[in-house]
Amino acid sequence: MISANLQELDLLATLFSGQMFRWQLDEEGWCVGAVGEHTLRLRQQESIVELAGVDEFFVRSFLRLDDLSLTEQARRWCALDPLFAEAWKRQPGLRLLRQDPNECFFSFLCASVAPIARISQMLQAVCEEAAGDPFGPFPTLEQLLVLRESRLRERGLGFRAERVVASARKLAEKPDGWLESLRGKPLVEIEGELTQFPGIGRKIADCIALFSLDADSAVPMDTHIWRIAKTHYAPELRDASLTPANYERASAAFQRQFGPYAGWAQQTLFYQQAVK
DNA sequence: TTTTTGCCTCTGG
DNA sequence: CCAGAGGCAAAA
Repeated sequence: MISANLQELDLLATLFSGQMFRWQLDEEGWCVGAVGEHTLRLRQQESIVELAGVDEFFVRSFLRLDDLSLTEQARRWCALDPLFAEAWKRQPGLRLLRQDPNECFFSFLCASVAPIARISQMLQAVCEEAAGDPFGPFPTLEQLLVLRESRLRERGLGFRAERVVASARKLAEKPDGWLESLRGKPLVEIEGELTQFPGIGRKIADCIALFSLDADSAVPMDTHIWRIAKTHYAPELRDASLTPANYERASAAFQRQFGPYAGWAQQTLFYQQAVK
């Protein structure tokens, strides 16, 4: 087991904050889900995280507990930024995860213009079609290559079906472990690589970078964060629309305000708008 | 560079 | 009945 209070980690809020989409909560309070090849069972009670099915080292890495003291970082942000302070007061302990890049890639490829409930539904369909189990470990690239666009459309993927098939094919042309190898590289480089894939623009590239590749400064500019950015951090954009150039400006404004871990601050602000 | 439009499907006003 | 939902891409 792992020691973590609700300021440092709110497990439930973190797992269900729109970073991952296939976690299940059972009646005894256990969160059950897959990360890479592992199936995890996690439960937080009284500042203790219990775990089953996997070792502590793996869980600490997945929860990024040794990468950042969220409590200390949040204290600085609260002093600096009233909007963050209010969001933190309502929901502290929201961490970023270190996801399996392959699952994260396809999750956010499917996430285009869809609410969380629908994203979950689509990903369960993808997993069931490719590997037979909607909640099991995410299908390997080899398994994903068997998917047919027509079948995915029948399962409700809509226009995303073609993108999933095409991007899987393109990803298969890369050397083994290519996606993982982007971890730790400069954000602009990661964005440059990921936006080469069909269906992945800058917003989705930033989600993949932030949620699975340790790119802590990435600020995925969705409709909610865009509104917050122009209202609070880049007033000169008040009447602007979200063009690529303005995406960059808004993103930079967030990074100026919150620093190298701007993506973490973004997640707490996002949660208020979109999840809670 | 920016704006517009179509694309799947579901939900809330 | 329609606008909007954690966008992308092609066209103008």
